Amino acid sequence: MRIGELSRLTGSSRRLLRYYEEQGLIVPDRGANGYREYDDRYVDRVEQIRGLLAAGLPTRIIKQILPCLDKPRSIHFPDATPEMLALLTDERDKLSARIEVLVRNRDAMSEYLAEVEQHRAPVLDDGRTTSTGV
DNA sequence: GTTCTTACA
DNA sequence: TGTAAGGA
Repeated sequence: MRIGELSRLTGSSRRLLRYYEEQGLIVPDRGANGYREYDDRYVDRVEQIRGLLAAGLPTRIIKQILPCLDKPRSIHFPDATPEMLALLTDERDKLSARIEVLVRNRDAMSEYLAEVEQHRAPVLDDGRTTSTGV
């Protein structure tokens, strides 16, 4: 597929997809006309990149660890250097720390929401509570 | 009509 | 990142 379709499928702008390529995160093939040609697997790849970016990892780091997160994991074990393992361990721990903060805040929100609903959401006859759609 | 590169607000 | 220019 070309950049337009990948953009539609991933919800990422063409501009952003080209930027990811510029950062070395994705390396699409090129057709004779110079157009970028993407394999279907790039849909998941882009979503994974966005997930890592959203988790706070810089493109620089993502470029390094992305290969280790691929499906055919077997081919990555042979060249796993001590540096690579150290990097992955460090990033994983940072992720764990962020997850703890996220969980804490999510739970705080849930707690608050539960209390608010308890004070302003009348229960219907069938047991459901009135919904505000939020 | 879609994509490409370069560059600027 | 969006967008414009100038081509293919």
